[in-house]
Amino acid sequence: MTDGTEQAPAHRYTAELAGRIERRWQDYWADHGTYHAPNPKGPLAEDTPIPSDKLFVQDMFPYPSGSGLHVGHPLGFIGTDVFARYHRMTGRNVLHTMGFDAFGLPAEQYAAQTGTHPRTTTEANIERYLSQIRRLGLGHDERRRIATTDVEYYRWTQWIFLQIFNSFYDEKQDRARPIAELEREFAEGERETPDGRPWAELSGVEQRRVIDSHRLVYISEAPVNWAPGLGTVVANEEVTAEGLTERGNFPVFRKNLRQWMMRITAYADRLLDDLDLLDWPEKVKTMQRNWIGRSRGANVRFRADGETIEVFTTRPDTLFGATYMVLAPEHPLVDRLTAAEWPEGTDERWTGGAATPAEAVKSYRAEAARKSELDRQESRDKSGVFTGAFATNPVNGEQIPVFIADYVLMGYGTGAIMAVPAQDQRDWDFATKFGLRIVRTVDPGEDFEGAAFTGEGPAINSSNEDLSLNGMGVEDAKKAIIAWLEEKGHGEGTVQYKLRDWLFARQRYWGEPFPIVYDENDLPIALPEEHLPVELPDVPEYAPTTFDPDDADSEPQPPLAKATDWVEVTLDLGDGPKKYRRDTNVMPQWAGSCWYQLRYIDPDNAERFVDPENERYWMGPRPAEHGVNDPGGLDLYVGGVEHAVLHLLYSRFWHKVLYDLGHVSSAEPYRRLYNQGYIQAFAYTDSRGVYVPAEDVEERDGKYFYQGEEVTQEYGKMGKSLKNVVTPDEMSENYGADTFRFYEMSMGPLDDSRPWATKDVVGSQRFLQRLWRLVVDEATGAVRVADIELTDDDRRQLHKTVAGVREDYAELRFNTAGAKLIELNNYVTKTYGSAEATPRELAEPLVLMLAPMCPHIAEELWQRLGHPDSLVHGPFPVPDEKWLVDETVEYPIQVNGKVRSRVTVAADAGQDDVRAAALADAKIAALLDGAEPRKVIVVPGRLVNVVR
RNA sequence: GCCCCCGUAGCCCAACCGGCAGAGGCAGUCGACUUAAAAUCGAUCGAGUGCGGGUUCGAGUCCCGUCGGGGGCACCA
Repeated sequence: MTDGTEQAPAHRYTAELAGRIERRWQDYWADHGTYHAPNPKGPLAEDTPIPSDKLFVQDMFPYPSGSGLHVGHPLGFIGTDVFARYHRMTGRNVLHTMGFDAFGLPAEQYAAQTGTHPRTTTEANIERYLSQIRRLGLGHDERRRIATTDVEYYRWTQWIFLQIFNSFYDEKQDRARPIAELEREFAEGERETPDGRPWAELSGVEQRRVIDSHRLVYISEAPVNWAPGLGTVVANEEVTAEGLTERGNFPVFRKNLRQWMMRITAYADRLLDDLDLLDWPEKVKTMQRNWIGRSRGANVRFRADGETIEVFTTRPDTLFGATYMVLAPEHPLVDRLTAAEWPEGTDERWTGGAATPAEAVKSYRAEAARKSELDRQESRDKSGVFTGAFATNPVNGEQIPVFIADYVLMGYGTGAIMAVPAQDQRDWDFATKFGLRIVRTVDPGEDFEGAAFTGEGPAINSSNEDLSLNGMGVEDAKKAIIAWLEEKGHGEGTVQYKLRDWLFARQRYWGEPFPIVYDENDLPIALPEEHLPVELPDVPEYAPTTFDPDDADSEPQPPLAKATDWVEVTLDLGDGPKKYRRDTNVMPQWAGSCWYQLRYIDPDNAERFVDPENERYWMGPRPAEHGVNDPGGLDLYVGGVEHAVLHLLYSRFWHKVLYDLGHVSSAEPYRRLYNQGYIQAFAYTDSRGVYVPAEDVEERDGKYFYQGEEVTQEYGKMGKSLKNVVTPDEMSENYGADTFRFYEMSMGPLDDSRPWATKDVVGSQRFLQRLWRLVVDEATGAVRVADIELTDDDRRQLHKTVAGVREDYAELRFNTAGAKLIELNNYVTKTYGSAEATPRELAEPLVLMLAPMCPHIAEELWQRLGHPDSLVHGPFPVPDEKWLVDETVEYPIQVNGKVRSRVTVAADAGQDDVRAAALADAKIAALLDGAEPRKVIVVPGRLVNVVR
């Protein structure tokens, strides 16, 4: 790029010189452990007392992909580094490191194709990744790096799994407790067994079944998401709205399988309520709230043919308007309710053309089962059939028809609804199509012309012999009806969640094995702690058996099941050596990232997953700084918004379990969350629609050309296939890492997405070259800084910049911090650029303030300015209040809101003086033409507005 | 369909509690250096804030409507 070096002055700050400086300082930092952050206790503690003022900054766990980084990846990493460096310079103890979320599919898939062990690929990718990020000069404490695939790491992942396995949720105390306490409660009769028999009368196996059903991790036979094309089951969170796997876009089928589940639903309320304590983007909080999906309402029971249909409703106040019911097609009561024959006078639209209800139900069910999730969503047209049965509305004894329809989902609430067409649009649509009765129970007002009315209004048509809701508002009516239902035994107030338990097992190879074995009764047994880690065995085949993606009848076959020597194991678990069978599932990739912040704190601790004292120091609540409700957690967590409901929900859940069990002092893992934006790029296609290399495309008159041919511009991701990838490596090579860092930070606010523009990078390079030139003579390499007395103007410029830059750094506004540095640099260049020397009093603060963004050049200049020690730990310039105010202020004078003139007055002039000066101004006087102004507004320090 | 965010010079972006629309960078133009060009340096040009209304002495900022872009949710009872 800058290959004109042979003509450039010998000591110009070129990419080549930058590269030499950068490598030199990177080596220096590594040799001196410059970024080592001391712990209060353990191997990473130091003899000197540690500052109580700390900062724990973390980037979201990267996956070490084999394809390497493009310039978008390090955006957040640089942002956290700048923030960390700024705080480190102000004297805080700053913990910043980076590890790898290294289990997962790509390495396994590569292994399956090539036969290379996933560990080999993973380790090579990590090395590659590290070499890329090291070139950027990130101030990581390298001693704290971890990878989820390290045996010493996943040993503790397994240990945490056991803590969760050995716990139950105590609803009364609203926290998790050790399972041993539950056992004691049963044994001592404090808690009743499910069937009421005394605990001692239960057999050993029965006792274990009871206990197992309370664990926070449990095995259940339930419908799960089975993806034959992936050969594994996946969690709800990993299925897209279209019913495809997030990874690979394979179809997902609901299938009853024996699977591990984590009882995240026990924490639904706390996960929801504690969001209020967090300093997170509102957008992410909203996504979590929606995902948890708490709705308050009531369960109501309807009698039908000797059976009871229970429904969940958020609008029990509309019960008098329930004119029919709908069950999900898969609802277990459907068979028992379906009548033998159509009742007299059944509407033809209700029968689906079938001769009997049973036939209608059978064919409708078949049709519904055939529809994929996608089909269901695409056609919003209501469909359904009548079961021939009637239910009794408990409030008025009315007989209402019972339908099955696929707009009611088995997976939510009770899988059955009371339909209130007047107050629910979906029910309205169904009712109008099938000719069902519509009774308004909320008065929509006279002018209302719409269909279903879901707004607020007084209840109408809602009374029976001993209850009247008429006239009540929605909230009061809900309370009244719930009280009535409870009194009569027809139902009760309740809360529903959209959140389901977390499907925790995967039938893959490259993940953490479960620390679980099964005995002859096929019941799971937790391995004692001293049996950890359970290491992944070598297997001949790394991939699970996969199937035709649409083969819903296939069954998962995990790779570990084939390692028979490993699966069949003889262990002494206290009652002599016995044969056991290992669990052949592995944990989902999310497991390792649920707790890595805790291991960063104490990476070498062999006794515990984290020492409590270290955890308290780095993550404990600090009410003095963050308010009385501070839940604790690390101080700044930066990453993309795509983890809003997966990682961030799971991680909070695990943290809360550890908190309940007393292992950590913080109630939340991430006190402050920040979503960085994405760097995107233009891509270009030729007339055939084939991508052409973006770097060779030229722009002329708003059109784009590649090799003389016009091409079409697209905007989006960076990717190899789009031929528009720009790597940090080439940026460092062509401009230097500091220039690259500065450019990324000055492109815009950290949380904005924006397009990459390589041609703009030169602006950052020129800035650093100018700054370099102020300190170093380009021709001789001599330092051209001297102790020159500053002018008042110099001081004002300097201190204004110091004050502004400090604030910008603290608020993550790196783009404006950069602009202020350029501004000051331009001022110094203009004032002293062609003078003999640059005043030291300007050069030094400039270098120090630059250091968080461009640490290498700053270190180099700082050293050349005669400082033997690194500037990584400060000092950072402090503004002098005295120089923050100007002596005089120029006030624009508006007449009726338009600027007409200006006056300059002393900065400490009172409002009356400013007013007088403004009115005395010749142009203003002329405009007023002798008339008395109606009003004069003086905004101190800003402007004067004269209203005539 | 519902909810949220964003629209400021050719481009990326500033503008604090409503107070002079511009801090910074790119591109453009002019000049210096050069035989010339690149690089570098210096200077300079540039929008009334997507559009329409309202509140206000004063609106990029607040309110209503509308258009465009991005994101989330989507038969959740």
